[in-house]
Amino acid sequence: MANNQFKRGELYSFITGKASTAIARRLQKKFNSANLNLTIEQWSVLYHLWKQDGISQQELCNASYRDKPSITRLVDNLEKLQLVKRVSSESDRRMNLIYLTGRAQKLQDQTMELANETLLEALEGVSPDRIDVCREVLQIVYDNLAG
Amino acid sequence: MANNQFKRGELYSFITGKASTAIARRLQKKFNSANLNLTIEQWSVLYHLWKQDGISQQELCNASYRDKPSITRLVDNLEKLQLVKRVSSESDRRMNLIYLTGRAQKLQDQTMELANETLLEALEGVSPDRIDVCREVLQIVYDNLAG
DNA sequence: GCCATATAGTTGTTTATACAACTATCCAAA
DNA sequence: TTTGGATAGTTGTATAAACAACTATATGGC
Repeated sequence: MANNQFKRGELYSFITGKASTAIARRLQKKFNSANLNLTIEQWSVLYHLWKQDGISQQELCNASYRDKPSITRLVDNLEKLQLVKRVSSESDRRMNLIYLTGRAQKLQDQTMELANETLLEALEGVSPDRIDVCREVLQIVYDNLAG
Repeated sequence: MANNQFKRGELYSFITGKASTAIARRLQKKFNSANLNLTIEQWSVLYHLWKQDGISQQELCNASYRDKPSITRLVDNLEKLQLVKRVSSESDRRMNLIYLTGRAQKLQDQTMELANETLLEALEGVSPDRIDVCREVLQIVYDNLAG
């Protein structure tokens, strides 16, 4: 049993996610410096739409691991910023399909470049195989808890 | 340059911190099931006070990587829950020293046990040396960005 | 067709974070 | 001893997340 106990600091770091918080803040600062007027959360929604445009809010929930009210309000704010449009589905009128505007399409390259830059800074001095291990462990953690 | 490009999914996972979010949610659910009426953020403040009681709000900021308004409001809420008390410092009247109440002291064992349990579930199937690599990488990331 | 149930999305409330602007106190240099 | 800058904390405002309660639409059994 004692073998299964985590050290305090270790435990705290994993739970509070200091590293990913730091990454997100760094990226947010880059967005702000570039006057993008975009939050990381808004970016993370656009991210899924860049992969596939015109998906429903429910699909955005699943993809971004957020609940429905969170997506409702993120889409509200993205609409205010004229980055997306809600289009009621013809086949199922309960659904809103979310489409990128031209403005949002133009943001993709610049923001992905800043995201890449941020990760390079974050992972400086870490060998590729250690990055791989870390990524795999985090994926397992996610899979262990997602169910 | 192409060598330095991250894959999209990898990039997204690191930035959005899916794993640590999932851990925090699982722990929150355990708190709720145990009727602890305590948020993870509140717990993370108590965590530092369990290590050292009677520190200032500024020290809580440094320890928990939050800004001053965040700590002000977390301490507000912890005071409402009668888990901490603000005591004005005698030596420097600008400072509030934050002290745990008896109620908060009693929460330590139970919540740390739940946190341990959560991490065991999260890291199930991951070998100790891979956990170590992951932890070290995340520490480097934090150090790279904290400055 | 009718109704129970499921699904998609919205709204209300509480808690938390980021940033800017503010007050109060301390300290050190003139 | 005064004054100006630094430090500790608070308040206002915007964005976001979790949870519960709600509306609207779809669907499958009868």
